[in-house]
Parts: sequence; C-alpha cells; structure tokens
Amino acid sequence: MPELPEVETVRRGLAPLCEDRTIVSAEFSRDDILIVPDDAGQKPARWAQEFTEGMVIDRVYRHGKYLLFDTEGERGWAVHLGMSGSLVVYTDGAAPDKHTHAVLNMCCGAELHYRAPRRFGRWIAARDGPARTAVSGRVGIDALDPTLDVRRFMNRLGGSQATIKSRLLDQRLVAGLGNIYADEALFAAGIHPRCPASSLDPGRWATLLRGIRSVLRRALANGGTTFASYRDARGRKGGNRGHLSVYGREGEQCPRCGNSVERIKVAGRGTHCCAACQQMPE
DNA sequence: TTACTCCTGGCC
DNA sequence: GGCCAGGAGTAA
Repeated sequence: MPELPEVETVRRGLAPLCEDRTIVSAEFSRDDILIVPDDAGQKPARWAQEFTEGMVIDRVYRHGKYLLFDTEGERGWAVHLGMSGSLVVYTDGAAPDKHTHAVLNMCCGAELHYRAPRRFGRWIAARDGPARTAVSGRVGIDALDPTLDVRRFMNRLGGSQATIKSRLLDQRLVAGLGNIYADEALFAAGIHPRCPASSLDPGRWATLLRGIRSVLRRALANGGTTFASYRDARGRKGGNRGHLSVYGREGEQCPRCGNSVERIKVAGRGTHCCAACQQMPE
C-alpha cells in the first residue's frame, strides 16, 4: 500500500522521465478512474483530450500520498495509487494488461502506464488550476514538510479523545502516513496505538514527530516498502520491508524488548504493536 | 464514532 | 469456495 515513502520514490523516478515531455495522447480504459469536477461538465475522455493531449508536463510533485502533475498553462491533475496502484514509464513499449486503466503516450515513445488491480486509486482533475488545487481540502500538511514543528503537530492532532492511531491516519490533519508507517512511528515512539490523542504530553508529541520523520526517511532511503504490489516508476520493488519493526511481524519478537508483537484492531485497522514497550498513559 | 462501500489477489 | 485486507469517501 503506497504511503509517503513509496509515493515519493515513484515521484523521484517519474520526474526525470516525464518533465518537459509532451503528451501525445491519453487513453482511459474505464470512466470511473478519472474524477472530473461536476461543474466542469465534461466526460473523462473529453477532459483528457482537452487538458492532456498536446500539453507539456511541467512538474511532477507530491503532497501526502498524492502525485501531482502540472502542465503548461497552470493546469494539472492528481493521482492517488490507492492500495495497489502503480505508475510505470516504459521507454521501449509494453503491452497494457487488464489492470492497466490509463496510458499517457508521451513524445519519444515513452508511455506512462497506470495499473491498479484493486482499482482503489483515482486520477483527479483540477477544475481550473494546477494539480495542487485538486487535492486541497483532502490533505493537511505533508508529514515531511520542514515547517511542521512539534507545536503545529500537537495542535493539529491533539485535543481529541480519538486514538492516536486514527489521528495519524487522518490525511486532513497530517498527510502521508498509512497503516504501515503509523504503526512503525508509534512503535519508534513507544506509544500504544490505542492512546487517546488528548492524553499525550508535549514530550510524547515531540518523540512521536521524531519517530514519524525517522521511519519515513529510512523507508525513503530504502526505496519504500513492498509487500505485494508496490513498484516504483521503473517497476522495481522497494527494499524497506526488512527494516520494519512491527508491521507484518505478528508473533515475532519485539526488536526492543523481546516480547511478542501483537496484531490488534484499532480504528477498524489491523494494527501491530508491542504491548510491553508501547505504553498507555496512566 | 462506527460501519459500509469499492475491488481483487491471496490465503485458508 | 469463502473470506479478508485496506484508503478514503460517505452514510448511519
């Protein structure tokens, strides 16, 4: 499941292969993959024709788990990879399979293929501005934004009785964490996922923010985590799986205290933690 | 705050 | 053959 490190890895691969390239044509095999704002009054195919064909991709950037594509003329769209989505650029041809839902044909024969076997991902067209405007309101500050300090972090997520894990997963508060890195960050900080957010003191918030940064940066350095389907822009798997402490390690020894890693349910999500060294507050 | 929906590969 | 995970939007 692509989260911030996976999406950023894809972005780093895509940018040099897409930026300054002209889109020759865009093909969507399914209408429901592309969301066009209601008031744009256009069918996806027509939107694609009008706003991608003949356009030059200016910039590929990212906010949270969204990949953002800006074209010349201040237009753009956002891509969410969902659970199983990938964006891979082929330079010497590749046959789309039944899970390939969109293909951007670019100049020089490069093709951007969007595959999403579970079809949870979406392309979202911006109504009348750059890609960033397509996701405003859906995402809060990016988890790796250098201006996110402890005070802002605490103000955003605190003040709620909800579990800290559900707060970390709320993309409108801080964007980029999914189930894997929420569990890893809470483990790194020694905080139990069921802690009410309102119970954390400033010291714990600081530790948690450091934990988030640390697990995200390590994952990024390893090219992301691949469980099943995640691939980068060249189709390669990520190498971070072996660096996870608790996620996917139910029943194994906690790398910190040696107790058994548990899998519990928090906020409706499968959650991995060590009950011995991730504590609830008094 | 919880539950449902979407969807399919992978697992039992 | 059936069930489940899981992000995000929406409904109850």
